[in-house]
Amino acid sequence: MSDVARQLGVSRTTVSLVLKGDGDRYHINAETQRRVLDKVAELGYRPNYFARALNLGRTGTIGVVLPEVFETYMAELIHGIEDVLYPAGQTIMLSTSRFDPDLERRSLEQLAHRGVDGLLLVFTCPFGRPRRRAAHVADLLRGPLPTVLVDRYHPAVDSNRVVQDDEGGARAAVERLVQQGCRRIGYVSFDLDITSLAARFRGYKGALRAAGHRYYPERVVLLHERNPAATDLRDALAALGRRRDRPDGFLVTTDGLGLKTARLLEGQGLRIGEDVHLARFGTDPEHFTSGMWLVEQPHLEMGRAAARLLLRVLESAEAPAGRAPLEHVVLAPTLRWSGPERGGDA
Amino acid sequence: MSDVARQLGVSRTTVSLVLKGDGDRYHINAETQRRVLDKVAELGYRPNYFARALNLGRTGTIGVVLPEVFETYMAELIHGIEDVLYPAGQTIMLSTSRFDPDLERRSLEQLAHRGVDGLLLVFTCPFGRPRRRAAHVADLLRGPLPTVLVDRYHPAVDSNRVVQDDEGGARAAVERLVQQGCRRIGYVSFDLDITSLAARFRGYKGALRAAGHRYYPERVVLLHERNPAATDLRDALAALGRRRDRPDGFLVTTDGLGLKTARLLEGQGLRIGEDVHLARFGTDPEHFTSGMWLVEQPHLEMGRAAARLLLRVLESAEAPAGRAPLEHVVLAPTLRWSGPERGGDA
DNA sequence: ATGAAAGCGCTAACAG
DNA sequence: CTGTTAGCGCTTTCAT
Repeated sequence: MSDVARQLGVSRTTVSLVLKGDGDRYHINAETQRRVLDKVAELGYRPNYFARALNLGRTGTIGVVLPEVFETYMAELIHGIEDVLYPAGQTIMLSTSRFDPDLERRSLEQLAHRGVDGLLLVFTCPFGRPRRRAAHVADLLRGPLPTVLVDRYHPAVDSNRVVQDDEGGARAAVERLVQQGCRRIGYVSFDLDITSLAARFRGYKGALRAAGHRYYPERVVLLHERNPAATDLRDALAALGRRRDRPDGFLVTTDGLGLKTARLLEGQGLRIGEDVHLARFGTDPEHFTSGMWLVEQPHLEMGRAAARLLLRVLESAEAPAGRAPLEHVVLAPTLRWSGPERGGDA
Repeated sequence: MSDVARQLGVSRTTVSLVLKGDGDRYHINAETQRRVLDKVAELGYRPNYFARALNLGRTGTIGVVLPEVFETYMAELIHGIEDVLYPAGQTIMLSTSRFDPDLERRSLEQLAHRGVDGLLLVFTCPFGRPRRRAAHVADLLRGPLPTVLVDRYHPAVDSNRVVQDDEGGARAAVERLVQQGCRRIGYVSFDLDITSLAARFRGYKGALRAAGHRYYPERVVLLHERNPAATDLRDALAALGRRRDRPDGFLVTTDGLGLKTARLLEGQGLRIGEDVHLARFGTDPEHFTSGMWLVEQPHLEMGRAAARLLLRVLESAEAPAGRAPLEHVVLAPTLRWSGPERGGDA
């Protein structure tokens, strides 16, 4: 910056002011302003990020933390976030927690340490129902860093959040299975202490009740780990398959589990879509149809909504009026048939 | 830091020195050092990232830029990178180019602006054979920022790089197809100006020749865009299918294209693994077997190797001896059968 | 063995 | 309208 000032024979203040767009407010010669801008372009000058951050206390950077990045899920979410944040002149710093709460805490600290202005977080939930639920997330939410929770929220601390209507999605899926003639609908899920899954479970039970079916806990399979080599799902489905009242339909709450369930049932000699009907949360990869009903989640829109909300929060934090009230955004999932064999937009 | 110093009645220099580990070199009282460390822990003090970066010119952060993040491919790469960089005390800043060279350039600039110490880059190649090949990548490589290219490299500028043996992988796949009895092996790929794909093509042609087969350009299908809705592949395969000498095997160079090819051939009434044999670069998702030969790429190891190489480069950049010579690491892919119907470790 | 002081590159209040 | 000045929080000579 000194270079620019020196070469133009003006003071650094002048340059700084012009660059900041305050040139007019300080009645700086239009001609001078042009010369400064030109010189800056000529020299390719950009204010030093650290010096700027050091005394502005702002970086123009948003931190995004996700459990993983390799699922289509996350990719769409990120795209949605970028769609909104880039045009707003913000940059993104991405981190993953790999489903590990400790790593997540470290990622969050790293981002805070690097001075992100705000945080977008899909947080990781441990298996089971542990006593200490995501204490670091609770701390974060109570802290000063503007944060928007995505896809799931903390049950004990209110916060800005963007989620989908998991309960409604599950209900719609079960209703559809009932329409297909299913009379004994089972449920397969991870045993995670997470609001989205809890909502799906409520939806499942609610829809059963509404359809005049009874809820049988035996038909619920909860997996206690993410290990793909585990045989717990196989064992549970085998046990269910031996019963006289074996389920003729399943609602599965996640992508991978849905495909695994289909494969195991086929292994039992059942034909998916004939002997047993399946619905799952998730989306089929390109060039592949699973023959299931899909509760497709509006991830792109979710990312956009979350980013927009965060920008609003950031803005209101600037304003002297003080903090805006917390916002809850709920998006609707779509029920879609995936498979050439039956109706729908396969 | 002033707080720590004041509460202990020492100067900020002392604290700084101790924190930097230079306490002993400056003969600072062991007792004093302990007190400083304790106080720091007690107060949860951490040096300000920006102030530090501002006069150190280092951040302890590595930039990673990938075309996309949602493929298992990238996830493994990232895991490999993290495996090495985290224990080394480095942090990662992740960015994506979304297959867009302009976005990529901007991502690289952003990272440089944020003071990353080094860069790990899987760069994006445009379709076709454009005259100006990745000029920004060339500039980057000529610049001062330590950079390791991953999975592909720039044909015009030598650089540190970690790639796989694409030619060998393609050759092995073709050899296997020949063993399976294929006599007319086709080739499906994107028409990208990229070293890895060029190597695969060489491997394909070389293996044909070695097996005493002739190379027929008609059997090569090159796609000119990434649009999943495009019908170019369908059309090309249909045309090939009508020929008397229709291919009885295909080598496909990417994951998605491989699955799409399989699906289209099935649509022609062909049975994969019987009427036509397929090999592709890529990996089947969990709980899914495609009935193809897979050239599985060592992405995890690739990430690790790239990170290790970058650390080496960083270290040698510190050393007064000057820059180390450029290194090229080549890793071997694995040929694997995916499908329960045939031998192999399905 | 420890303190004082300069400076990294920038912003912003203040005086002219 | 422009220049001077005092930090932002830290590292690093250089004295003592």
